[in-house]
Amino acid sequence: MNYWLMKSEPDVYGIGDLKRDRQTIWDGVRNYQARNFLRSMQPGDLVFFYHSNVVPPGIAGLMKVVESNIADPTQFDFASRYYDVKSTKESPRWQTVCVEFVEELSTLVSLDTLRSQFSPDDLLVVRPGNRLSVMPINPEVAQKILVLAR
DNA sequence: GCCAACGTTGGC
DNA sequence: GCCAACGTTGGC
Repeated sequence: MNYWLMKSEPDVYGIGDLKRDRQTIWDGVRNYQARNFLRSMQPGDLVFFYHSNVVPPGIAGLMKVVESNIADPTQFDFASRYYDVKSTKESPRWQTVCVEFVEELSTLVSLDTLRSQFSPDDLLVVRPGNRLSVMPINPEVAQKILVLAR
């Protein structure tokens, strides 16, 4: 099993929304590095749900990949801001995953806490200026984050 | 609201 | 293929 971190602005879609929906397709990722990480996710992988662009930012919950290699439906939707005129149904450009709610943390593991525990080499999300919205977490770091979350 | 980081676009 | 201009992300 692999571990990941994915960001979302809670004003747009937060852990509370996932708790209500139980599952969601993680659509709208339009960065190739992030997409490549999405492509390598497997069912069963654990994903930290990170709340960005909010005070304080941090890890707010846990989710699990239930289905991988899904063509992001918004790339074919004219009305979507994520519509991609160059993508075709025969060879979709953007893949994503379906995730399932696992847990809403009673206490946010804040970016400040993460910075105090991990170096940018251990955890990409604490690197200053980091904008990647999907990133891998090494298992050792993931276990430590899970301890901080309890 | 500001601004640093950095990905993307487009002229050449 | 280079690189300046531009747009977006996201912390503060």
